[in-house]
Amino acid sequence: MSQHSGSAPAQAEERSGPKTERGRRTLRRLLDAAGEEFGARGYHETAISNITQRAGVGLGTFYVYFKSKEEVFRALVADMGARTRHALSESVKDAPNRLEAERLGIRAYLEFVRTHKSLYRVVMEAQFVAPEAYRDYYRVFSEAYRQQLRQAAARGEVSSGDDDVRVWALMGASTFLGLKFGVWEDGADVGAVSEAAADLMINGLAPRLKE
Amino acid sequence: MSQHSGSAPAQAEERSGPKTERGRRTLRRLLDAAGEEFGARGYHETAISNITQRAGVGLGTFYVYFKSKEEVFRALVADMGARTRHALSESVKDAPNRLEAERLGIRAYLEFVRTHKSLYRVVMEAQFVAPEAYRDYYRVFSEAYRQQLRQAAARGEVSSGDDDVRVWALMGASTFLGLKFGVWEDGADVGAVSEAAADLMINGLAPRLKE
DNA sequence: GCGGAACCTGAATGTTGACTCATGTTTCAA
DNA sequence: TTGAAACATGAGTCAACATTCAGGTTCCGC
Repeated sequence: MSQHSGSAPAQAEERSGPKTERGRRTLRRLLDAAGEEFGARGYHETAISNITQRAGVGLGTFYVYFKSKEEVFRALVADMGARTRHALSESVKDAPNRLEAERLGIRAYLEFVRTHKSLYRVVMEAQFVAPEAYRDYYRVFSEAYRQQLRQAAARGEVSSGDDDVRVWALMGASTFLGLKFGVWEDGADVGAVSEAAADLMINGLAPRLKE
Repeated sequence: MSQHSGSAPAQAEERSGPKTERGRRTLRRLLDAAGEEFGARGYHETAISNITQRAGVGLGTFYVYFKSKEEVFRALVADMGARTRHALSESVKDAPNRLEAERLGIRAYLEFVRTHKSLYRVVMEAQFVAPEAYRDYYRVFSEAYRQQLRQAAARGEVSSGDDDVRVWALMGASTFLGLKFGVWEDGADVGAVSEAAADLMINGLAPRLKE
């Protein structure tokens, strides 16, 4: 919601960011280190000292940039949301119609998850660590998605239905596929998985009519 | 996986359960209390003393029945798995075909989530607290589900496709719908939601042919 | 080459909470 | 009735951090 759903950095609730180049560099290193540590060990298993060590700064430095452990975490979730939205809208922007956009979207999503495993885990864990941030993440997504579906239905590109329900079902499908084939089985063929998934989303389970 | 995927109680890795009636009663109270506390506050916010207080027993008693905090948690996940499977197979057992079974299943699932919110949260948090238990939960589900789809495809009741992908997409859809309409918006009309969801799963997004 | 703003530091503090254990109490078979 | 197995207890132990703070260091305009 609110202010900075803009683009990339998202150092969030920081009192008006670093003033110098040195400061910006340190902030970036802390954010990166936090993403990797939280992603690898999880929120509760990660100590601030793990983050500062990985970032190569002193323990106290962390609190120059963040008010608390939870604050970095929230900043990371917001950052991940912005990045995911960006990757998806890029991948879909040339789609000739909505069904094709679904195809492209699911594929891009799987690839994105695979190349951002750590941050993906952070987002999922946010459900328990920062529920507000988690709900925002999906709320923003679902609102954009729902609007796409509504417009596509008006154009006759998709059937009409309860878009709120559809959007959540589709987000859930993508999320689980991301977990299973993007994180757990990262050797799986992304192309094949996304084709199969898109086919299900577009045509459903019903047997094909013989024409 | 392993041993006790049997039926209901699942006091799990306990050294050969309680011997007396008194003991069984205490164990049950501890499990129930743990489910409620973990469900309400989450794993890390819940102290063993919260559980024992709710159960009305002394702190030390907890360790008569469980080796650790994590062990109760795992027992609860396993218990929830067994109960969910039971509820679903019951709801679906009279379905005339697979598409109808999908309809009934999604509805039963939403209702089950709504009446077991606490344990539902426990299962989701298991992804971070007891990853092994979480994967088992979905692995068992997906294997049964996949077999159902395969058999239904052989009967011509559903189209054929990559069942591994389909199953995970469908489980993801149900899970998200459970979260959104079962936990977050527990006032929503379950009947309407499950109809819309089943329609999407069965027919997909593609526009209906005019016949 | 000074003064202060921005930045950096890590030892010390304080809290929290899982788990232990020495000591009871209850149950019940013999 | 008795002894021991099963069960119950909660004060005390102990390690693990998150966060603070008092005192540096670096940078830069003047």
